[in-house]
This record gives sequence, structure tokens and C-alpha cells, in this order.
Amino acid sequence: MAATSVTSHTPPALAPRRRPKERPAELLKAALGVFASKGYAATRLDDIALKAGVSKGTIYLYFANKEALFMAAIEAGITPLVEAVEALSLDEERPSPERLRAFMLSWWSRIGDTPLSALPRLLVAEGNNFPKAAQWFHDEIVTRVQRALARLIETGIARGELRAVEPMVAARILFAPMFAYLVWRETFGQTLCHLPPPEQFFGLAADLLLAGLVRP
Amino acid sequence: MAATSVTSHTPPALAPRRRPKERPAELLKAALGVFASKGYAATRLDDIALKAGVSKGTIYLYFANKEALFMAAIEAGITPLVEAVEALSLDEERPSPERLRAFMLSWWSRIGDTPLSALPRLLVAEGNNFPKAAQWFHDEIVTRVQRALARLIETGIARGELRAVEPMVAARILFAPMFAYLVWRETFGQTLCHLPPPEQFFGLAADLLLAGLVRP
Amino acid sequence: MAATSVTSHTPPALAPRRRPKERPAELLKAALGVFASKGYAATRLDDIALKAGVSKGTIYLYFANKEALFMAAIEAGITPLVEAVEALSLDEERPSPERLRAFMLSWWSRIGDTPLSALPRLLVAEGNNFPKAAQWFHDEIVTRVQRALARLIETGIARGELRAVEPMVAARILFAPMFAYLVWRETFGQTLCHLPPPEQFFGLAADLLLAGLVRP
Amino acid sequence: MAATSVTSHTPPALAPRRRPKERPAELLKAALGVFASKGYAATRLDDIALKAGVSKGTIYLYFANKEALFMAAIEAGITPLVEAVEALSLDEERPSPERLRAFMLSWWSRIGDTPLSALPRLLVAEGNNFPKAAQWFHDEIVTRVQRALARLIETGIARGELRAVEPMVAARILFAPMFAYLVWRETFGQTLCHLPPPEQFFGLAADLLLAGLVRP
DNA sequence: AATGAATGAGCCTTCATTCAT
DNA sequence: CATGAATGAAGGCTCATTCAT
Repeated sequence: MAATSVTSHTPPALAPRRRPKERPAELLKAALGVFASKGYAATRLDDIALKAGVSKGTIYLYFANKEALFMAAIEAGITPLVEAVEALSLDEERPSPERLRAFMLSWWSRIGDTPLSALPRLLVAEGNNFPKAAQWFHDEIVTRVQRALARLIETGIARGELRAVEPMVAARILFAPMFAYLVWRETFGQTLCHLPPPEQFFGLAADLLLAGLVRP
Repeated sequence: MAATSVTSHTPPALAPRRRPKERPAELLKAALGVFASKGYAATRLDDIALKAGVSKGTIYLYFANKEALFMAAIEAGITPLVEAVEALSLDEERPSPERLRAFMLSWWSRIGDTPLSALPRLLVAEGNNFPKAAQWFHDEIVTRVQRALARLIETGIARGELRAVEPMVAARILFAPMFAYLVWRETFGQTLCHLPPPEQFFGLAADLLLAGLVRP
Repeated sequence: MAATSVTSHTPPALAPRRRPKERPAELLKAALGVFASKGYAATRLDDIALKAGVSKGTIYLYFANKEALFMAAIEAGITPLVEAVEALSLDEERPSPERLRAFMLSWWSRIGDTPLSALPRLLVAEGNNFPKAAQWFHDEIVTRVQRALARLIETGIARGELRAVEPMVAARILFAPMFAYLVWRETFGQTLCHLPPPEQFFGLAADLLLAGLVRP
Repeated sequence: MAATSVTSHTPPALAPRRRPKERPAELLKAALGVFASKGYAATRLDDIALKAGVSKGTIYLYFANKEALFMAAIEAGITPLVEAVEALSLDEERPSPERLRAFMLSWWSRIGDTPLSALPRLLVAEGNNFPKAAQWFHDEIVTRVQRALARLIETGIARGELRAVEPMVAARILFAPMFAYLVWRETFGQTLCHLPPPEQFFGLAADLLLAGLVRP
């Protein structure tokens, strides 16, 4: 009837499972996992589809293209990360040194030791290729943690518990061990690079830094 | 046709002629630059060839394939980094607190503030895809810095200048601000993320951490 | 809650409800429109479904596949075209020159100036990919118009009104302006290609051609 | 060394033949052939590459993408077509009726009966999808033929050989049989649609139309 | 009957790799 | 040594087709 090669489509084979409402979230979760593990360019949509238990074409029912999926996955990762950051221990009743120590430890248990920890390394890796995403991550997460720490320090100074230091700079410094420990573990693996256990690391970090912060 | 003397007088002309001996090094430099900026998968050999002022085929005269070029570029970046690390200030004569402060500042001026700073971020980004390279970088660089710091601390403890802390763990903690500051600047840019100037940052970092280390 | 009578009074509402019997025809109409506008390969079933106000899957309730839909759309277009051709002015009473002129003008008003005009161009475009359809169109439409013209000429010759020419060849020649005008307008647009208005074009065409046909 | 699936390229196999200077023209010729036969959307770059004796990737060394190749192929087809049109018989010495007849016949031998004849049908088919190309074709070819015919008619009128008719409209009408015969043959095939031989067709067409044009 | 989510083959496009010059 | 034309495998994306609901 028709010319050769103009029409020649073969039908699907296996039965599809339908969960339209959950699909986007499942896809985003799978996407974030693969992106975080391989990076943007090395990730094939096939991998994501496979991980999500879905065919490649399904992705395009929910996302315009690879980049849109990436950005959405970042967003889907940032949201709970923001929540986790906001939930970090900030008990105002306790003295400042205790609060700082608790903040560090709760950072680890609520973020560092969870799947949320994949995001920071991903954004460090893709920061150059996706400046918008990097900026966004910085504004939403890094800045937020830093501000929480800075407020904690300011309160401590106001209460006379801490020395008068520049709060935003000190906050960066307090944040550095938290960030570095997480990135190291994500990049090199806990054991491969002989990272001390988190309790020991954050315990000593708090000891050392607080000694400098606390008013004699 | 013309008198021999006439033509033979024409000088060797402006023939600076490329020096094949330097080719590999030029390629590696270009490669490291592009890899560090875009990551492994997003880097095209065309880009590297263009940056090196060479044709794409030339790369294959010196390297077996993209991966070999990548590994060689990493190696070519690690070597001067190791040298820079070894050259970090370790003046044994001065008291320990001064030595630590000097170490931090010389880290910044000799590494953080130089093109060498591109490498750590690249390896954080590609750690998952090239575990061998990551391990290698960790062993050669991270461990080396850490050991230098640990030795410094051990000496300080032995001299009675510093409190008795676990040197390797304390070294990690001291290294964290150095590492974090560098990664932040590479990823988000000095100004975009409102990073304090290095002197202020490392100055306060040394103050705080030393307060915890120094024996009262 | 509310009185039964109140709610039960609400009328059967505005439920004009689709009439499944007309579905296939609506689909064919939509299909022909899109196929004619974009060609077979560039047409997506989505477009057709959208235009028909139906979901994509519905198409498969009535047609085996895209090709079957295409052929059916062609057929659905050919049928009224055949009818229109058969209805073209053939008043045997009038003298042959008048009959020819009337034939041309009624071609334009009954076919050229209606949606039926989309079909010829579509078949010119897809003739190579769908030779069966092309042959079919030619046999049903082109040949029919030609035969009508040829009969008209034969009668005129028999009556002594027209010169003795090969009727089938002369018919082709008379058909050429009709066909060309239609294709030009469909392809380039009436105004974009500065086509003269149909009355002028067909008037002059009839003048010129009849001068050659009519017996001096 | 590297992570699985990050790098896994296999080398080419067969020896490439190098004719860089002739490549673009070969590609354009092959492309025009396939596009004209199947239409834009149904044409696969593989087909073109195969026909040009080249691999698919080679196309992208010379053309940005499928559409650019299409437009370039059109252009490559239009150029010789314009030349052929300009070379159509316009011998001013002979009387106008002879000139018109010669014009028609030379149209057929120089264009209709050559590979150049593929282009008009292609542009009729793709006119809706590529309006720019259609407009271009119309301005370059259709208008040019029409103007040549119109000038011929004007001269004939000025010489008193032809009746006073609107030259541009009459030109369209004279062009119609030429255009229609070509499109019919391209679409339905010479024999399949019982097209009379060109000499007979154009001979009678000239007879009929000239009878209307020539001054009694 | 109708829907629309899901599928997967296929096509355009890229790019690491090769090789004749 | 160096080039750059050529290759072809792979990946992003589309869309005809199916099927559970």
C-alpha cells in the first residue's frame, strides 16, 4: 500500500503499570540518584528510566528534556534539604556552646548521614555547567545554614557567652568542617580515606572551635 | 636562476617552529583546564585541541584515548600540587601556633590562589566515575597535607605547646576550612557567594582553632 | 440536606452528548485537514486527535493505523470530489464554446474555491510514497474530469462546432489551467504569488483556448 | 580505571575515501534526489548518506542539520534551474507565434525532460512546511518563466502580431500546460496516467493557445 | 466507547577515534 | 609529526501504537 519505510511501527510488548500521580516523584528520585552518582553529562536517561522502573519515553511525559529533569531533580532535592536545615537544633534555652555543639551533631544526623548528602557534591560538580542551579543551591542551603550559625553566634555574643567576632565569617568557619566532612565522605568514601567517625570528628571540631569562641 | 648567494642569504626566516618536545605538556595543560571547567563527560577533545592550538588528531599521537589523557592531565596537575604542598611553610624553629597560622596562609597563597586550585574540585566532581584517580589524589594530596598538619601538631604537643589531641583528627579539622574555602570559591565564585577575603577567613579560622589547640 | 424536590428539579442539564455514529466522519475530516496541510510523515496523530476533539487512542477504535487513516481520509475526500466533478456544468443544450467556458467556471466555484481543493495538492505531494492512492486519485478524478472534457469536445466536433482535434489530448490541455491555478493557490497562496483573480484567469483561458478549438 | 559506561567507544572499520572538495556537491545532489522522492519528513539522513556513498556523520561536516541540508539542496537545485530558464529559447528575430511554440518545446527539453523537473513538485509538496523556500522558488523560477513569457507577449503585441491581452495573465495561462504536464508526469508517471507524448501535448497546446493570441 | 499513560523502535545529532595524506 | 576528513556507535527525543481503566 504505502511506500516502503514510510510506515513500519511495531507495537509495545509488556504490560504497563499505571501510577500517574506518583510517577513524577519517582522519576525525580531516580534522577537525583543517578545524576548525583555520575554527574549530568555522563547520566543516560536510560539509566534513570531503568532505576525508576519505567521506559525512557515515560520521562518525556513529565519533563521537557534532560536539563528540565535535572533542574527539577535539584529542586526536588533542595526542598527537603531546606526543611532539614530549618529543623536543625536551635534550642534557645541552652547556653551557646551547647547549642553550637548540638547544631553540628544534628547537621550530621539529619543531613550528612542521609541521602540528602548527595546534593551538595552534585552541585559542586555541576556548578560550572549550571550556574543558575549553583547560585540557587547556595542561596537556599549554604546561606541558610550560615545564617542560622551566625544568629546563634550573635545571640551568644549578646548574652556575653561568646567573644565578639564577625558572626558571618565565624559562621563560615564553623560550617567548613561540616561541609568538608560531607564532601570527603561522598567523594572518597568513609573508609577509603580514613575519615574519623563523625562523633569524634564533630566532637573535636566543636571543642577546638568553641575554645576560640567562648569568652574566657 | 638567481645567484645562489642571493637566495641563500635569506635567513632561516621567522620559523619559531613548534617544539614537539613540549607538545604533551601543552596538551596536558589545556586538557586540565577544560576538564576542570566542564568535567570529564562534557569535555570534547575538540575543545582541548582548540585550546592547545592543535588538531584533534594530534592528541592521539600522545595519548591513547580520552581517558588516558584525563588521567595524564590529573597526574600533570597532581605533581606540581604535591610540590606545592611539600613547600608549605613548616619552619620548625617558630612556636607551634605561629607555624599553624603560617601553614594556613601559605596554603592559600601557594595553592588556593593559583591555578592549582582547579584540581581538587575536579576530583570531587569525578570521584565517582574515576575512583582510581580519586584515591590517588587523596593519597597524594589530602593525606600529605593532613600528615604535615598532624606532624606539626604532634611536635607542638611534644614541646608542650599544644594540648594533647588526636593529631590525625585535629589535622582533618584544621584542613577543613582550607578545603572548604577553596571549593566554595571554585564552585560559586568569590563574590557571588559573599566569601570573606582569605586573610580574614584564615585569620579568624586560625584564631578560633588555635584557641582550642593551645595549652592554656 | 436540601429538600429532595429542589435538587431533583435540576434538569438533565446541558448534555448534548457526543454522537458516536459521527465519530469516524469527524476523524476523517480532521485527518484530511492535517494531512493536507503538513503531509503524511509530518502529521502527528496527536494533531488529528486534537483537531477532532478526541483522544489519540480513540483513533485506533476506528482505524487500524496511521496509514489506514490516511487512505480512509483520502477516500473520504475523493468521494465528494467525484460528486462535485460529476456535477460540473455539462448542459448539452448550449453550444460547445459556452459549455466549455461554463465547465471551467463551475470547476472553480464547485471545487477550486472549496475545501475540496486541498486534495489534489496532497496527492501530488504523497504520490511517490503512496502510489496506490495516487493511481486511485488519478483514475477517479483526473481521468473523470478529462473524460468529461473530452466528451464535450467530441460532441462539439460531431456537431461541427469545434475543429477536429484529438479529444483526450485537448482535454488534458483544457484541464491544465484548472489544475495549475488550483495547485499554485494551494502552494503559494493567492496573493503571495500574485495570482490573477479566478474570473480573469479562467475567462482569458477560455478565450484563448476556445479560439483554437472553435471552427472558424 | 574509569567507571563503567563512562567511556566505551569502538573504532571505525572501513577505509574512508577522501574527496573533500566534491563532497558538498555530491551530498546536495543525493539529498535533492531523496528529498524530491520521499519528501522532507520521510527522508532519513541515512538514505542520503547511503546514496552519496558516505556515512551519516559526514553530512554534519558540511551542513548544520537536516533542515539546512534541505535548504541547501533546494538552492543547489534552483541555481541550475534558473540558468535553464534563462537559456530558454527567446529568439527575437522570429515571429511571435513561432517564438512561443519554441519556448514551450525548449522548456520541455531543457527542464521537463531533465532531473531539474524534480524540484517543482518537491516545492509544491513542502510549500506549507517551508514557506520561505516556496516563496523563494516562486520568485526565482515561476516568476522568471512568467516574465519571459509576458515579455514575449508584449513584444508580439507591440509588433502587431498578437492581440492586446493582459500579458501577465496570458503568461500564466501559457505556463499552465507546461507546469501541469511536468507535475503530472512527476506525480503519476508518464505511462501510468496515459499522458500524451510531450511533442503532441505541447504542439496542440501551442496551436490552441496561439489561435487565441494571434491577431486574426 | 473513550481515555491517556506507557512503551520502544527509530531518527537526528554528537563526538571519540581512525587513517590517508 | 601533524592534519582534518571520515566513521559509526551512542544518546536525546519523538511519536505510532497498545492497553488497563
